[in-house]
Amino acid sequence: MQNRLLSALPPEDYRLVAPHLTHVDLERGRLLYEPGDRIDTIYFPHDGVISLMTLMENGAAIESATIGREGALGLMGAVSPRQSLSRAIVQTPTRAARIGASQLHEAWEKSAKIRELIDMHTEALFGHAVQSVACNALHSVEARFCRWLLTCHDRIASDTVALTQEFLADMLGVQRTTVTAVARALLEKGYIRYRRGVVDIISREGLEAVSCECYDVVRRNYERLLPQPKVDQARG
Amino acid sequence: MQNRLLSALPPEDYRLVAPHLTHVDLERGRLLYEPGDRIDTIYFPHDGVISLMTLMENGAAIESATIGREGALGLMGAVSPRQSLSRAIVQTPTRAARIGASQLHEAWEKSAKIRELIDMHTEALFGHAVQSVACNALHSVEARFCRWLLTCHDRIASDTVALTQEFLADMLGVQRTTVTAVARALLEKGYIRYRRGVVDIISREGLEAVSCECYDVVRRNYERLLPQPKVDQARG
DNA sequence: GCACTTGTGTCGAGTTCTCGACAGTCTTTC
DNA sequence: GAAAGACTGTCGAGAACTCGACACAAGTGC
Repeated sequence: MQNRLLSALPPEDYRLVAPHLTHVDLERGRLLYEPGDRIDTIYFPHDGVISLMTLMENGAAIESATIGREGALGLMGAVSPRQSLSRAIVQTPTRAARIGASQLHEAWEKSAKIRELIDMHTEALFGHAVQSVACNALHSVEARFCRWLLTCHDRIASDTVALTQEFLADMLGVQRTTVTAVARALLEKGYIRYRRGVVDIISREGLEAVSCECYDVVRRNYERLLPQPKVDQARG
Repeated sequence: MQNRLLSALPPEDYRLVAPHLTHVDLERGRLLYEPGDRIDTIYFPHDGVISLMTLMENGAAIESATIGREGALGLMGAVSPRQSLSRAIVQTPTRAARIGASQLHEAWEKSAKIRELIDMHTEALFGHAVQSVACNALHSVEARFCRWLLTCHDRIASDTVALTQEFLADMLGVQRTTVTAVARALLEKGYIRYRRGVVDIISREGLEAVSCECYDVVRRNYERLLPQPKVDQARG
């Protein structure tokens, strides 16, 4: 399993970045950026989920987009020096390749393909955000809960997601008690199981039925804009 | 009053686009893009407000970002051919300069300054979207109503905004009856007046007090990222 | 002037979610 | 093994908003 942006690079473009890529294992809960931080490192996840969270003055934080193996964190920092707008936090244990912003910037200057990928990624991430704007205004917590689980499920290699209800409540911007109620409803429908700090996905179909359309809209956007995994090969 | 992106261009860069700019007056309600439309024209508003709206399958539509004289509509289409993700609709009567995407693309290839401005604009628009994600999840309709009015007020030359409560309900993604109730509350506080299809802003200070922080966060983002108006000159 | 369309005011029942509180359970640490 | 900390279950009052309905008012076209 490999980051899709990196594996989409033709060999000559990949050679521009390869010498500067280092592997990193990111544990759950690790903070990669806070709002205002200078973006000096770009992370290309091979698996796992990184959340972008918007922070409010009163300390409330809510997820505004997620990044998985189809994308990268901090990519816009390769175009020009930039501050993070969000908090970036590691959602599930994540293996990633990372590279310094200035080094990726040099590759960006040399490679049209890299410029194109960054451009398309920005567009897809923007699409993710605008869909979430609508989703948060219009859809029920239950639908958003399912959407969140499905998006996460796509990006990890397991049917088991390690997270607490309290944490998920933060992501969705609702009370913990509301998450408990929704989780119970989905449990009774047989779509998930859960225990302390863990959710098991039993029925993707069930979750898709309860989820709002936003899950699919965002996924199709990524598919349309970004390179899809090749079934016959993988660069390890 | 002039579009800030255009007026920030140094003369030699402006000369690249000037021959292709044509003036257009956009009436309220005019649809500029629907989701999936190819972006073939970029609009630089001199005043007025253009809304980006995310559409749902059931026909619901909600505003995900707005564009005024500090930005442009369709700018990403100058980088590479692109589909609109949103509906773009003219909110208030708008004077704008427009240019074909392919023509702006040519200027984009030649001018580093133009590339930089488009890049910064994309970042600011992304910041607008992620803030709105949080705002829609966490803040009351009353706060969002005020935020919307303030943002609009910044971009027009008048204290009078022409819009119906029904339309604003769509923008905010709530029931019309809720907008009526909120409008009444603000009227009683003396912050606005209104009649059929018109809202008058009486007290910006009042609206700012009721509005959420999101108004200011987004505004400061634009100020940080994009060129600010010069007080001593204007290019007509 | 009249019919028609569109926008606003109001009402009330119902749903969703908040917010605070507290008990119970699981895990970690010493 | 005991204590402490973290996570979950549940309850209940209350606020915010939905949703449908209907009356009224203000413009619009003929």
